[in-house]
Amino acid sequence: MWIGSEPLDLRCTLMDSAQSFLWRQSGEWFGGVVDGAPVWLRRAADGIEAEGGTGIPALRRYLDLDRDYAALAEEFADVPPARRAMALYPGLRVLNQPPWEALACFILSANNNVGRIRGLCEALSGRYGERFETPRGTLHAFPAPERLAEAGEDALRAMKLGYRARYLASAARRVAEGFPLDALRDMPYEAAHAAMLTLPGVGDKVADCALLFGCGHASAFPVDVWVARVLAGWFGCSGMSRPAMARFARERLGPHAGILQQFLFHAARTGDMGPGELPAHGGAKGR
DNA sequence: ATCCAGGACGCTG
DNA sequence: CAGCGTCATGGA
Repeated sequence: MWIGSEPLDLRCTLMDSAQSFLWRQSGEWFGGVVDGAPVWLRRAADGIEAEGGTGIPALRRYLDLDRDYAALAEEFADVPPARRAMALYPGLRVLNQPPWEALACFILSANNNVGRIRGLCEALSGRYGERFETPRGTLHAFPAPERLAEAGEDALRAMKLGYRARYLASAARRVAEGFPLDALRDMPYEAAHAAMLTLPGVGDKVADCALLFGCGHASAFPVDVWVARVLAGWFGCSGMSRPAMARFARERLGPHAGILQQFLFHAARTGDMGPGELPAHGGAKGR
C-alpha cells in the first residue's frame, strides 16, 4: 500500500530521533503499531510503502505527512541556526502519537538515556501490550493505561523502571480513572500544560513532550539537557532556567517552535551542527 | 570509581 | 521565586 511521496526519512524519524521508542527495524522495514493495528513501513522508489495498518489516512496523520515542512522552514527564515538544523534532516518529521503512549514513554525518560528508555518501553510492551503476529515478525502494542494500572507499582519496579515505577503506575491509574487526556488536544497550550503538571512524574519537560508528541501542540518546546545546550550556545540563553528557555523559545520561534525543537535536539545529540559552542562534555551518543 | 542520561519532587533559603 | 539533595539503573 502506497501512502505518499512526501519527504520522510523512516530511520531518522522512527528510530534515531528519540521521539518514539516503540519502533523496531528489520532490514529495510520498520515495524510498529499505529491506530491499534500492526504495520510495517519502508521506502520504495516512488514513496513510502506500508503493509498492514488501518488505512492511508491514519498512517499519513501519524507520520505527519500532511504538514508542509518546507513552508514551516520559511517561518524560521530569520533564525539562522533554526534554518541550518532543518536543512540538515529533510526527512525528519514529528510524529502524532497517541497521548497515553507519548505520556507514558516520556515519564520513563526522566533522568534516563535513550537506549535504556527504549529497552523499558520494549519490555513493557512485550509483557503487557497486545501481541500481533505478522508475516514479518511479532509486534507489540504499548499497553493501555488500564493494563499498567492493574499491573501495579511493584510489578513495574521489578521490570527495572526504578523510581519511575510509582510515577507510571500512578499516572496510569489517573488516566484509567478518567483524567481527560484526549481533551488536552483541544485546550490552549497553557491550560493543557497546567493540566499535565497535575499528573505524577510529569514536570515541565515531560509535559511538553507529551503535548508535542501526543497532543498536537506544536508550540510545546521541551527543554532537556541537549536542547538546553543548544539554546545556551546558539541562542544566547546561557544562564536561563529550563522553563525560562522554553518560554523564550515559544515566544521567539512561534506556533511551531516544537517542531523545530526536534531538529535542534537531533542536531545537538548527533553533533551534526559542529561544536557550535555547546557547553561540551562529550560527543554524540549513538542512536 | 565518578559522571551521565530527553527530570521530578520535596525541602530549604 | 531559586537552589539543592535525592531518587534507580546501566553504560562509558
